[in-house]
Amino acid sequence: MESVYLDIDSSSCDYSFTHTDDEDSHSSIHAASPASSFGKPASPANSLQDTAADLQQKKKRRGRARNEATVHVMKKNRRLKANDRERNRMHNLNDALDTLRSVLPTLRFAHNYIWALSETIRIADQRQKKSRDTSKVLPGLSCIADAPSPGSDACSWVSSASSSASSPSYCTSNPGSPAAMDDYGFIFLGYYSTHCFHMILYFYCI
DNA sequence: TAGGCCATCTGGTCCT
DNA sequence: AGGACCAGATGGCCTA
Repeated sequence: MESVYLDIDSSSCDYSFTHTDDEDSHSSIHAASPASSFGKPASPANSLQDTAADLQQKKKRRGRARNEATVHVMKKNRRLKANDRERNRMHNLNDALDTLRSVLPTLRFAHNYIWALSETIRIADQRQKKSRDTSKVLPGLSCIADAPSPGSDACSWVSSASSSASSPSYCTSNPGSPAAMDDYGFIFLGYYSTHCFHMILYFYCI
């Protein structure tokens, strides 16, 4: 049974069947001479004794045998074609999965990079808010508020690594003033330029 | 040698 | 009707 499909030329759908026992059992019905197909020996001499009805019956039988053979071959062809399609489908699927695997490191890096940028923005935002609040209560002490809160969150590493981010301009800016809003971009840029690269490197190594 | 992995075959089902 | 998709079955190969 399993050796039936081994000689398939999958590229051309030109199937060459390997002969098997199973097929033999079919071919004894389908491919043998029609006269001998139904257990009756081919005997032209008997034809004189055949009635018209017998001949009609024989013709019908022959026709059916031929149809069965055709149907059998057609079914087999369809199956082989389906096998071929399935094989190609699985190959395509595997190729696609391989491609996906090959770009996975890039995707992971992109994900971490985006996350790092988001964190940078979030931390900068937090700091600005803090310094704004502190300067309202104790004007002139906003620099204290800029100190990273140790172990406050997952970004403590970033905070500690970026302690130099409290640049003079950042400390002395008055968050309450309209200029503070303009400073935001500067703060972010400073933050980004000094530490984001380290973050990216760090997360790329995860 | 058992078990895992992979490729292929196969019949059923759904969709066009 | 024929193709796509799916899940189960099967057999070959490799490894601990």
